[in-house]
Amino acid sequence: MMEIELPKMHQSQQDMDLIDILWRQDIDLGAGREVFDYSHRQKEHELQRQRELEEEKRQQLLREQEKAVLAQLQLDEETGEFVPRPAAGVQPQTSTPPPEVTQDGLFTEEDGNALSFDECMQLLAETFPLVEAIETTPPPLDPAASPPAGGGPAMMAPQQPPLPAAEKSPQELEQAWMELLSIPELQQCLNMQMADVLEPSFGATTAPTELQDPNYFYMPTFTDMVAPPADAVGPTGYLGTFEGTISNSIPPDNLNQMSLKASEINPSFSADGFCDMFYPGDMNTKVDGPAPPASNGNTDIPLAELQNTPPLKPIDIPDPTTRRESQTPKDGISGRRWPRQAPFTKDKHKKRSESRLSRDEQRAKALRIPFTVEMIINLPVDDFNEMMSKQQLNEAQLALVRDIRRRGKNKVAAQNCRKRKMENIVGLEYELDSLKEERERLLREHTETGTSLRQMKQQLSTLYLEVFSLLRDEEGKPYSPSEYSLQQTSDGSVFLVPRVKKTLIKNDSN
DNA sequence: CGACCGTGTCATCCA
DNA sequence: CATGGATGACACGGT
Repeated sequence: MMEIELPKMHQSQQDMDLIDILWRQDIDLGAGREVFDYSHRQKEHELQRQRELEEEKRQQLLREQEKAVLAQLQLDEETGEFVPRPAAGVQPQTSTPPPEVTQDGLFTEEDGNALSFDECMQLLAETFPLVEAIETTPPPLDPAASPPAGGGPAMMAPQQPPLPAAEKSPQELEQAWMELLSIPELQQCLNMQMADVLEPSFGATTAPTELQDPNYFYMPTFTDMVAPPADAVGPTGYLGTFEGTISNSIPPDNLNQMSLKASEINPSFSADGFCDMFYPGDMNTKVDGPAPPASNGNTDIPLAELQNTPPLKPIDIPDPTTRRESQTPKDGISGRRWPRQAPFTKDKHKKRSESRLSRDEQRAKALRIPFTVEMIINLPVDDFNEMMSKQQLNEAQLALVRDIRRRGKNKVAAQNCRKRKMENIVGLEYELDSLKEERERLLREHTETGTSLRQMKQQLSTLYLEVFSLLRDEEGKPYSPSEYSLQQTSDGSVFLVPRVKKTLIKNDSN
């Protein structure tokens, strides 16, 4: 929607300032932040101040929202707000307008020497010809790098720059969205809330044509905070519009430019203003209400984690790095039965495993479940029930909690099952080897025994002939081996038996 | 690009 | 009846 065909210009300091601003506005610009680094720090400071102002604004908005939500049932509340990611509900209003405000304000400040937006875009286009290639490149702007931005709850991702999120792998984001939206209750709530909770505040701002569409509402928040348009997956009925409007018609790079059209902006809005918009995390913190979760202070959180952070979450979820530890049996609450030790998992899959876990965390956050997934899964049933009884959860939340517990238990069971299966296989292989060795040994014995038997037979034959040759009849003549044979009875007595007789008997029997 | 593997999840059975 | 362990089957993503 924004034109980038402008006369070429030199990158003066002012130009760079504008670029810097634009960069913030257009999270999907694709340009590396370092490119404009000369003013990076300075801007950060500015943005910080504006963020505070924006916070107030958002808090008020949040209060209104929560009022509406409470009036409806918590169920609606959940969906409508978080939409896909943290602070979704409020995001739209704040994120959309700011860019323009800031833009206007800054341009004004820069006065005639300042580049117009189009000029900046042109400059950017020239600077970053390969937008598509950059598109997938992680934003250079490091959240941790920005001084004041950091410090917020790691899980909330307040200071998380939108750019990273926007450039998150489309597949990943889409999956996350699909999962989140796969929750029937959530889908329902999304549709409902979008209409009655978010719309009011949204209407207050003059948004782009697309933004005026209720279904389009989420776009800014969604994209700014979580994913590029292509990945956007809205609630049922919303998807189509969203995808059609954004995914299909608007390149990710230009996505943010749409927000620039938001006309109604607080005149006093400063650079920090839109910065906040792109740092939905702050909003999340507020959305969390009076008792925001304690932050672990870790600003160097994986993008995935940040994206997964829900708007409201009374109880902080352990950092990924500590999550595994927390999964091992603890006596934290009752000291009673706890799951067996974590099933064995190869390191190379650890990361993935954790990310999977965070999926349920995502869901839990989406529905504002006031417990950590770990608690839900690992608490003994009594403690679990007690915990549940202390919180007023709606049907959707209860269902989700049950599912999370079930899935968590089953996941462990499956892992143990597979571990046992592997152990069984190993055991059987070991047994097989033993049996093979036994077989070889028996074969050797059999061979040896056969050899021994043949030798004994040979010796017996020799001995027989020797004994037989020593026998003499009444006339002193030796017996013929063909006519007589020696036979031994059971009592050990040896008799000389005529073979002829034997033969005759045989013949008689025949 | 298909085979293979590890993992999560679901369905089901059972204690 | 609720809960949860065990396990086959399937889906999915990574290698």
